[in-house]
Amino acid sequence: MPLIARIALNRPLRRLFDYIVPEDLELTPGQRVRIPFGRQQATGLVVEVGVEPPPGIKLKPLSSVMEDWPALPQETFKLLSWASDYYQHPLGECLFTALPPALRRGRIAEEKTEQWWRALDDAATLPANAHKQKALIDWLSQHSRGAPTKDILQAGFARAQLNALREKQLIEAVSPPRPNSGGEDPELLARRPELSMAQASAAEGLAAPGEGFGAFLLYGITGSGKTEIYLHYLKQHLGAQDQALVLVPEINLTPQTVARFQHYFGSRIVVWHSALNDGERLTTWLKVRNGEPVILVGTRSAVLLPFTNLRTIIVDEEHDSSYKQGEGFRYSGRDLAVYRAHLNNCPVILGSATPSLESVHNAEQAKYHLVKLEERAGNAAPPVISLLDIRSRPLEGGLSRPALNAIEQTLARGEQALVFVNRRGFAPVMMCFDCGHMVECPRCDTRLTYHRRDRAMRCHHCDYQTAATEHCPKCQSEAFKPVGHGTERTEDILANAFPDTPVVRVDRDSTQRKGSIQGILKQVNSGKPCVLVGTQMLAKGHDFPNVTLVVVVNADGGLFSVDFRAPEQLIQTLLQVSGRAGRGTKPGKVLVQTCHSDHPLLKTLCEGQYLDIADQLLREREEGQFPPFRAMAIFRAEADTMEKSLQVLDTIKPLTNTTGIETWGPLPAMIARRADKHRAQLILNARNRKKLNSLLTGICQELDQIKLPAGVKWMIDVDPQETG
DNA sequence: TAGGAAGAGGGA
DNA sequence: CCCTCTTCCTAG
Repeated sequence: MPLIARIALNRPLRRLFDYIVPEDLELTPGQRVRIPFGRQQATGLVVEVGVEPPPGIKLKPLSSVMEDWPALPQETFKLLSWASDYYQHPLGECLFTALPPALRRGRIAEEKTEQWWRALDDAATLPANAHKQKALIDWLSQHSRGAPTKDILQAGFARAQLNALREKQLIEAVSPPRPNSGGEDPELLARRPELSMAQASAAEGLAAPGEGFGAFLLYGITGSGKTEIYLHYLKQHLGAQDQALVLVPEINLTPQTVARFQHYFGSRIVVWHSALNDGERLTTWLKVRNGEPVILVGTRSAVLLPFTNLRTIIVDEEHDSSYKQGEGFRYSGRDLAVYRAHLNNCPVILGSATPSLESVHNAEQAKYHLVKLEERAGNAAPPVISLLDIRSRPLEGGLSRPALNAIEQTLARGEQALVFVNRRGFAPVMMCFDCGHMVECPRCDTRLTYHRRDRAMRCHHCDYQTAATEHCPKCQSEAFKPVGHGTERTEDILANAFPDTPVVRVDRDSTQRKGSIQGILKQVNSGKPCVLVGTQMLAKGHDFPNVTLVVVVNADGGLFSVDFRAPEQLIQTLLQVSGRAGRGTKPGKVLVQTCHSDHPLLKTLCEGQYLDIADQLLREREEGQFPPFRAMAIFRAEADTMEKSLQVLDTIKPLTNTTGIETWGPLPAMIARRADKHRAQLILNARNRKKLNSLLTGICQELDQIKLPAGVKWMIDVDPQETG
């Protein structure tokens, strides 16, 4: 009887396929294989070996193994199998997301070695007019170990010059030098961050890797220096051969952050984020897979990398919503990090100034150890937050007179101010004051945002854009005006109000155009008076020592939202942006403009500590039977008509009829039409997570059997971040 | 998902 | 009758 292997493919199929294993092959789970699939050859991953052959199907033999080692080592494989079940996403797609694109496509798991070049001779023998070639030789001579092609091209030389010089035997192609394994430099080894008393005592609350699994919630207020604690922890506890994972939100993975880690760990630091190309991904992936003692600093998907000797996991800004993938395999990088630490029997540190209610709850339940750091580093005092009621005040571009005065005084003292606006563009709506027409997106149920800088009308929910018009496109009236304000408009107002001071806008638009945020940060860090205007981007992790005033233009968006997470997110954003004030020696002040200065949530923001507010919000969640006291999952459907989407969810609804599970909907999504897809959702709220999970598994099986109206896509979102 | 088979519509 | 476009189905 032949040996049968069960194989997963990178397809959205909730099923696996069985193949005959050729006699001379040894197979283990996680190994890559080539298989005949239908009429084509495909790359698969071994899930199980030695299974019962299914009756009535003629099995094909698999073609070959791609490596004699498993591409996904045991622990990574277990993590992904668990995640596939937990998030109800097809196993094959889950497993393949943990492979770099090159390996997904079936390339061999080998690094293309870089070509390096070294100068052999000086430029004396070159003809006098060969300036470029001369320059290249001189340049190369300065690099005694040689240089890779990439750097040479970047330095402004051409491939033709390299080839010409090789012909003349003035340079030679060499293989890249062996990288000196990090940590050998004694000076680097001895380097460690100095901790304040408060930091040191917090650091003592964290257990060493040798003590097995432990989850630590490091609650450190903004500016308290959590990064120093991470660095110190790694210095103190990470063995020379150990691997460590540091997860950060995408927006925090700046060259400055990386440089800070490199300062203490040199070449042991490797990065992982969305901007890497396929080659870089393969290189880093292989390093991790080979067990090299890296400290990997990366975003969400880094938690899926094939570590073989992982001893420590740190999740920075653990509350950040970008840890949850919003499409496809909708996993939470933070939650998988905790599970991974479990599997791996190592500690995980979740750090934040505004921890998620889930984590605060886990700390209250003693599932996580709470470690507090409630003092700012240096002599900095926490910022003072006050509310500024704008109900009866005239506004200039969204800013009240007292706010403008405060900015003026700040600048006069030679300090910097930061103005937080929660939408980019000039104005969120263009409206005709004659006929009442508002410009809408033709593909979504949204208004187009006016971007004056680019004279464009853009949809912030799909990629639609058109040229902006002077007149109402419907009635040609000239009374066609922007309503509301975005960053561009606030920037304008501020530039007019303070003509002698630079006003710098920081949002997705301005940072894209200028290439990067670096130049902007440089200007701010020069310390000269300026006004920063920006979105969320400004709220995250930056250290601006001379910013002493933060103005929040409008805090009211999240106050009356239908989303149960809105109050939590509002408080987190406000505290994070407030945290940019007064990080240096001068005290910081925060002005929050609102029409609801008597709203209890905003009042507690000014008086309370975050943990008290969080606890209060948790009691509201408990009252309302929301997560983390209930387990939530959403069925989402999208189709070319709303009827079809609702119809699919109506089919699903009766299947959810179980005690202990409440079902809400189906209802059209908050933005019912997005990029011409009509979307609806069905919310499940369960007392028991296990029960919810097995119900979902059953429903998926059932849905795979029956046929649904054509052209409808349905998906499950477990632990949804957005319920709109 | 991708590729093929089967069905639908349309032109000559 | 043939071609093309669309929908449906299957893969081990």
